[in-house]
Amino acid sequence: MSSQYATLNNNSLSATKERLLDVSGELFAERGFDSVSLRMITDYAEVNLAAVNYHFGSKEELILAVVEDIVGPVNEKRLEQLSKINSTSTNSLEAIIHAFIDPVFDFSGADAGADNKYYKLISRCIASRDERISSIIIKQFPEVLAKFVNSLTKVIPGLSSDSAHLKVMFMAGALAHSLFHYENLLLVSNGSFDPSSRSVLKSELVSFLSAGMGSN
Amino acid sequence: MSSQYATLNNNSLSATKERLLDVSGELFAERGFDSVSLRMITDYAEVNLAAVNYHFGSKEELILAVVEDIVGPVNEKRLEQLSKINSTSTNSLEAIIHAFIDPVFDFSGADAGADNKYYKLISRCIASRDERISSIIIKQFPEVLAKFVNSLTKVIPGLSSDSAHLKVMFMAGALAHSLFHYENLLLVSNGSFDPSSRSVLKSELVSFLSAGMGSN
DNA sequence: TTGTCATTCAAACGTATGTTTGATTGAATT
DNA sequence: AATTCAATCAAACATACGTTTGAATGACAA
Repeated sequence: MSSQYATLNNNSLSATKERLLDVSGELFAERGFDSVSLRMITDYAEVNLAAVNYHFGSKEELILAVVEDIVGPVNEKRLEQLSKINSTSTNSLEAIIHAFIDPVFDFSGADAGADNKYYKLISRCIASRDERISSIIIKQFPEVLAKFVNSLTKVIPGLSSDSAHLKVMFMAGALAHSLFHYENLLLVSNGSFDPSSRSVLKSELVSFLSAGMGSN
Repeated sequence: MSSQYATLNNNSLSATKERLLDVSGELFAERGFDSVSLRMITDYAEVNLAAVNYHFGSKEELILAVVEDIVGPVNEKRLEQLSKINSTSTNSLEAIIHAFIDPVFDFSGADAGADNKYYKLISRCIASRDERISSIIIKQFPEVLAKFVNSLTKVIPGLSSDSAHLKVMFMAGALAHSLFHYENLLLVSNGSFDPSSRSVLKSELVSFLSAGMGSN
């Protein structure tokens, strides 16, 4: 039964809820989930403290909403891109690697003006050592992992399933770690990195992974 | 001026302090630094709640002590092993990789009966997204990073410094991520992994990294 | 206007946390 | 025996946190 009164379209979030998701994403990315209090979020978002519990039920559910907004789409794009590869003849190792990492690099957040903070949030999720986040990842990742393992064993002759599992883990680790600490490299390197583009990082990562995954 | 009364040798910790370091390490490894309360630690260690603040000053300083007990020795061994390579003629890429990862795999904690939990703690530190831990890492890591970058550029012809920086980051990420989530692989793989030995992981990682680092 | 309901708000609540306190212990020194 | 002091202990403290409450708001329909 639809209400006789005006309600929000299911597809469009209220302004407050949207602001909360947005602000939470940035703060969680930069400081982690535990270090950010609801008061910090609601102050920054300029909404009332009670808004989080009203719109999301609890802080826990807010975290899950923020994470699922990122992890879900990324994994969907990965599988989508992988199935495109399988249906064509261009079944190269490099294409598989791109299917895994491109959706992460392409991610630009829900809103148009999303800044680089989201890269940190994504890599926080990928390499999460937090039980709450892991539980979300673990829900989706076995399918992703299995399909990439399957594609890898097809492309690389003699590659065992176990070996492929490990290689995907190496790939995920290299991806998440380098993305998260990319800014830190500016401080210690010669300074030829472009902190805003990440294109150098991506191309270096692809060649690194291509060689590593292809090894036997 | 030394006290006229019996004091503890600087090199030997009191039983309580040692127990706290030990128990904290295990709990931090498994649950993370924030999720573990002082009451949880002191209950588990069977010491009084006030013992942490008496022996360490604060929870923050306890965390730093636990982390430095791990990060310090690991980085020392890395540099030690690297300088051995430089002084001999066996200046191979694989030797450099071993110098980076072996001290992590070899780590067995302060006490003899240390279990696998310490692997998680180490990888938590390596790939830490926690500001407090990062500050410790960042203190030591530039020197480690610079020396490995230097060795790499010598061994791999035409490798730029920036490229080497990125490769070390990839290596650190692959190492930390696979170590931390190694147990999870048992759940999704065919089950040929040995959760207690990690020797398969290590050899696969070495061949993966050798190929990846050597690429150009 | 009147009534309805989702939303917002200031305020308070309950609790878990890190920390401090002041007394007590117990071994070592004189 | 008396003294000294590091170490331990139960208890209390202060506070930051997530959550709840009940009133106020404001848009919309009848």
